[in-house]
Amino acid sequence: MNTAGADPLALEDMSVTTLADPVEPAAKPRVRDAEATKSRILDAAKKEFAKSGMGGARVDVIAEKAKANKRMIYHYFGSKEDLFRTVLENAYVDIRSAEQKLNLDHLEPREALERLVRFTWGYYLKNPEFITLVNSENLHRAKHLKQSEVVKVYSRKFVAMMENILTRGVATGVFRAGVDPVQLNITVAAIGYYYLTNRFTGAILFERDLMSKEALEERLAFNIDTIMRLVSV
Amino acid sequence: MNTAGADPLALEDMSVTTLADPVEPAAKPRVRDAEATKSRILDAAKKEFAKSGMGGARVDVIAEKAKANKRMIYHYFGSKEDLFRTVLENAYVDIRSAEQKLNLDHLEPREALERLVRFTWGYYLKNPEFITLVNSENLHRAKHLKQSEVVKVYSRKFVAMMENILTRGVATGVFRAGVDPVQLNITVAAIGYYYLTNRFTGAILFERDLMSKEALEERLAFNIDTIMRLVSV
DNA sequence: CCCCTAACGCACTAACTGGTTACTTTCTTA
DNA sequence: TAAGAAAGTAACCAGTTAGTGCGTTAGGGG
Repeated sequence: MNTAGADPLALEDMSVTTLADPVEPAAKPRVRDAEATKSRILDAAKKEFAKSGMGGARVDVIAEKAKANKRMIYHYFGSKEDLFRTVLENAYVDIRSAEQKLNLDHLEPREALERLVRFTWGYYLKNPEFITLVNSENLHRAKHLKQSEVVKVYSRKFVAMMENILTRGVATGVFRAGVDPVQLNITVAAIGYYYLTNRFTGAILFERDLMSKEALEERLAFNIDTIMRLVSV
Repeated sequence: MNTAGADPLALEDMSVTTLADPVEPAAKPRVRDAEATKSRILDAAKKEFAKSGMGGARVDVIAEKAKANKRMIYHYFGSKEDLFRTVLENAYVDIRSAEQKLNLDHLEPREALERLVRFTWGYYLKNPEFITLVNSENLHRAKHLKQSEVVKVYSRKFVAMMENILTRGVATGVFRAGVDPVQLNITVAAIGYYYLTNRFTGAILFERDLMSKEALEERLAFNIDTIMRLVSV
């Protein structure tokens, strides 16, 4: 594409560019809406960064998919890296918020833990961008996340949530004592995350469809079992 | 760097380039060695692909680090993607070969399984490129690995190895029946892989040094415990 | 109704980047 | 030892890519 000075948006239904055509008056009044544009850019950026990573994503593609001008990206977000930082931060805030909404604190500990495992698995499945964004960020040694303060606050609540479940379980006698909530958090994430992020090489190595309905159900059951055995007395 | 037509290898000890200096006669006869050059290219490529991913790695940088000319890369490997494919295939063959050398088949099942968990963890730690290469390959939906036949052969042996351990353990009565060797393989990899690949974001989220000697030992112990509890009767 | 701010758009560029052309140098072997 | 095959090199190219300069347009406040 972009051969000569051709309009890169020529594919779109831009019937009115220079002359106001009397026919189709409501075609494109082109409303100005900063918030909506920002939001479209963030959505498109999330998808592109997830598909190609921070380095592989193309700013022009993001602009095109957001139906926005590239100039707007730089106007609102400053740079590609700043855009990535925002996308990443939003992704973390989103998953941590969803976790908090689970309201596990007044559930029976085993039930609470199982729900957390189910939620984590389900979240990764429904939000595949999350995993790829995190992978990309780790390739860059977390240089973007380092600058985020919000994420830290949310993370503390996340660890506290697991701590609470464990403490209550030990008190009730259903969980053994001495399990590190951080290690458990990491493990809950790991057994779902690894399976999904490496599903392509995994399908080849194990000569199995890892993404069929049955395979996914089987893995979830296996993961719940793994975590339950880990904390049981 | 690379400002004008300056020699990109100028930093190196290239004392003799045009005139044969009578002093230091054995300085640089510039021996021709195809195998050595290929090997240097592969080493440099592994490091670069691991550091920046397949997309982010730069062919010029690989050539420079390999102390080879970029043209040699194309001469020996055809394209950047073919070079990546070779590096990736080598990486898989390497880990699978090392696993086979563990000779777990005549060890007591629990001992064998623990050794496999220890080996996997140790291999990831000593070969951090492996993880990043696999991540990059999964970002590209395993398109390079799909073309490799060798890897499949090795993988079958890998699954068979775990199958053997499990079967023997069930027979001896130390392991419960019904554990899927593929799920177990995935889990053994997952709990080590995830911890290490996400160590940068992890350090921020959990406000902990995940790579200190103690932290690494603690995680390994936790992982062994997780796997043992998973298979125990 | 005017005007000024902010939203928006186009065309350009400087630096890269994978890949190639055309060449020189070294080694082997007939 | 002549010759040619293989190893190695430098300069170059065409296509990209993040980022910008500068002009246009909408719409809310005065």
